[in-house]
Amino acid sequence: MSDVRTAGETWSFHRSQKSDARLDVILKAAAKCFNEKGISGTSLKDVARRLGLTDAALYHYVRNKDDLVFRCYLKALDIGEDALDRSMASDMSSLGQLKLYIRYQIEAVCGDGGPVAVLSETAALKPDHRKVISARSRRHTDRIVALLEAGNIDESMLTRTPSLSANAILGAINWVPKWYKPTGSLGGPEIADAYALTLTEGLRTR
Amino acid sequence: MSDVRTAGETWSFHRSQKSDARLDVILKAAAKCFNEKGISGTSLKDVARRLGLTDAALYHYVRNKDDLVFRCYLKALDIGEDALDRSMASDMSSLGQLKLYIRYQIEAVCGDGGPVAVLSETAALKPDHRKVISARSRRHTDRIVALLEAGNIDESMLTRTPSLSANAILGAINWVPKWYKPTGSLGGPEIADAYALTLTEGLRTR
Amino acid sequence: MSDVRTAGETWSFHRSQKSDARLDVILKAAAKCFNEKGISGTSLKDVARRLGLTDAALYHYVRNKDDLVFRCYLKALDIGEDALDRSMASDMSSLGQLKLYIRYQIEAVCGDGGPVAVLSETAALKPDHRKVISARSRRHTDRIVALLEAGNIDESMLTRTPSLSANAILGAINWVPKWYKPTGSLGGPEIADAYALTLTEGLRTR
Amino acid sequence: MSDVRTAGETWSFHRSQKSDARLDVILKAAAKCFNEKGISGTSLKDVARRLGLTDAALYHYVRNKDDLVFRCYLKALDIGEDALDRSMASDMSSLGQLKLYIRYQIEAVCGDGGPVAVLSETAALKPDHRKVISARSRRHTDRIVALLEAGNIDESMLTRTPSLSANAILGAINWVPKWYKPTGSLGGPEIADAYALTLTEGLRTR
DNA sequence: TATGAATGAGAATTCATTCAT
DNA sequence: CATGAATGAATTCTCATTCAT
Repeated sequence: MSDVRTAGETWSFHRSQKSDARLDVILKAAAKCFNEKGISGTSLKDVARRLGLTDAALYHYVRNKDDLVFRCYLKALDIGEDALDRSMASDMSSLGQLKLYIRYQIEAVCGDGGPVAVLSETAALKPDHRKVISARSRRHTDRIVALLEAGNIDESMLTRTPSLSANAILGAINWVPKWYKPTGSLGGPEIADAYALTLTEGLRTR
Repeated sequence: MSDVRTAGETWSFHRSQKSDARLDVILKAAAKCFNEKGISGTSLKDVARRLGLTDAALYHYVRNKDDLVFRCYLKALDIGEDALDRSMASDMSSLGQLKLYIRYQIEAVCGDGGPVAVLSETAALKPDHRKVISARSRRHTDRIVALLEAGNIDESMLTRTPSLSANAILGAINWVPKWYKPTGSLGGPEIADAYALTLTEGLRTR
Repeated sequence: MSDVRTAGETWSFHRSQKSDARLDVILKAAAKCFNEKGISGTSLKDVARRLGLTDAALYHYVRNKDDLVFRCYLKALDIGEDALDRSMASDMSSLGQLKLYIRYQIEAVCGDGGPVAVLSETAALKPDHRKVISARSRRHTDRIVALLEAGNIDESMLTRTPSLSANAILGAINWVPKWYKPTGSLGGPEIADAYALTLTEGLRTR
Repeated sequence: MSDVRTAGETWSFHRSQKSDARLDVILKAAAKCFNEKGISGTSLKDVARRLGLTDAALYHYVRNKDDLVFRCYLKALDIGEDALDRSMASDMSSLGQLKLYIRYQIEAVCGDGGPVAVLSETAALKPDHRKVISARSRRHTDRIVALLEAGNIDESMLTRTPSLSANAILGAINWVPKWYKPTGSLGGPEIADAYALTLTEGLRTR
């Protein structure tokens, strides 16, 4: 779990297990809202209503909206990094690891554990939060780039523009929450498979 | 230019050429803002400031914010459809046409003619506008799906999940404005090439 | 100690000695806050924090904020009246008694027993409380006026506008908490002396 | 109730002239409110209502509440300094100048031009504003102290604690708005005279 | 006693929008 | 065309207060 190192942030130490669980439910609800209507398009009332609470009650768990957004983004990054860690831990080729990563990510986004805030509205973050998020986000992208470069070396993959390919992959993944409906006929695993295939094998007939 | 068939929409007939040019400048400014800060994160004042106007002045060119958003989306769809039309007009294989489409789209998004509103915050549209936009958007996706299916037939491409592949491609494309900076070392054409390659050829070594 | 004659006020009978001491600490903390940030500028949380309590805990000692404010004001009036009583009890001239009063008041305000709420934000009192406070406050002023008039008679003092002079004196005194810092080089007694002198002897050379 | 619609306003091409007049009306209304209910006890709605406006309209003239408070304080300081300047410009003795100062100040506070914010709730200022206000305020006090010291030298006055005497005088003056009602039998000049007399001549019979 | 959770009321502020000029 | 003024609605956030534990 990511720790929130804000000035004077001794707060979390005092929070009970129960509170932490509550907070997680709140983050999930917020992420859903953010994905649906954008961050600034989401009012705290929207989030609260989804939880059967008043907006004022949210302030027990979160300092303010900025804080809520920040935590959502942190959690999203945690999940993404975890997905990458887990896939890198396998002893597959770079290609296999990439496929795993895509799968894990999409399953996370589609799973119920899931709807995770998509890191698309960074302008809604306050400057110091944005700095943290951007840095971690960049680091994540860099790791994907490194994975693609490793693929060039172990000859499981081939790109001359690893950084652009990485962005293409991340874009495809991040876009999923924009159209995915859990009620649809397609479940997370199907999507995960299809994406892993499309993005690594390409579309051209071999 | 897409026509706005709203009840009693005789307005455009009265607008001068000059006005139309002005409107286009406004749409471009608005699209930039929307991409940067989201639709609800963008106030009319933001758009106006970018143009050196007061917010009140915008109402000379646009009925209201909803209208502005609607027109931005329509324009984005126009550009997308135009890109697709142009690529379908070529006598290449389906694969070649898809590559062209990706190229055209990304060049549009990155070009100065460009920054086009990304169709991601549909919740910010008012219901009747949303209906129009969603329908056209769906139609656009369907055409891409059809293109992929055609590729299955002319054997230039292979997908068992054309609809998901289409979404992956569109996601990758739509994500570009989130990170693209015109000042960077990479220009539109480079990105276009790399994306066309990555998305069609895939990453696996052949 | 002034008694709080509110309907059904049997409460104090149940309060232990210990509680009463606690209450006094609370009133002191509250008075400090009120003097620093004004009554409406002070939240119960502010007061509570100063005491190492939660705001909810304050409700064990005080009915509500109005009540807290009321009690602070009552205590301030008690102290003022006590100062006046004690000085009137001396067998000095009216002038001497006035000097004593000034001294006592300022020492009370500066002393640690002290920081007493200054009666300046009467608008923050709820109507029925305000009536009580205003009446007692007026009575207090009247006694000072009477003291000045007595001075006219025993020829120790001279004013043609006793009521205005009284206000000038009270104003000077009440203003002290606005600038007094207990950490400064000047202690209560020095200030008390200087004020007693300035206000009674005047500044013109004799 | 001050009326906003000053007919016959010859408004030039510089709308800032008109705005400036409006702003002054607003500052006056705000100062009245602040004196009556304290700064944090005054909502922008209170101020607006007094002007026959909505709270939102105030934001045309003032950035925010902090700004409004700051401007009120600045204006009060301007008036105070002006009073001091004018009295120092006379060729009277220091004593005479002090009397003039007291008179001017109280007339300003009581006059219709008047109700000026009393500088008592500095905690309500945001840090950088507070710094400015405190500095100017201190400078003002220092000038009064210097005046008293000058009195020691030209032998028109006598104090051994000029700084405390200055505070006593300022306290008396600043307290006036707490009880002064323009409807009362006493006008500004009467109060000014009585205060000038009481504070300089003292109360002891000579 | 003391606390955490929850709430409703209200305050500050922003924003889309209208209107007179 | 363009602007300043004004407004009502919505949003973020604080606060006094209550209640179960």
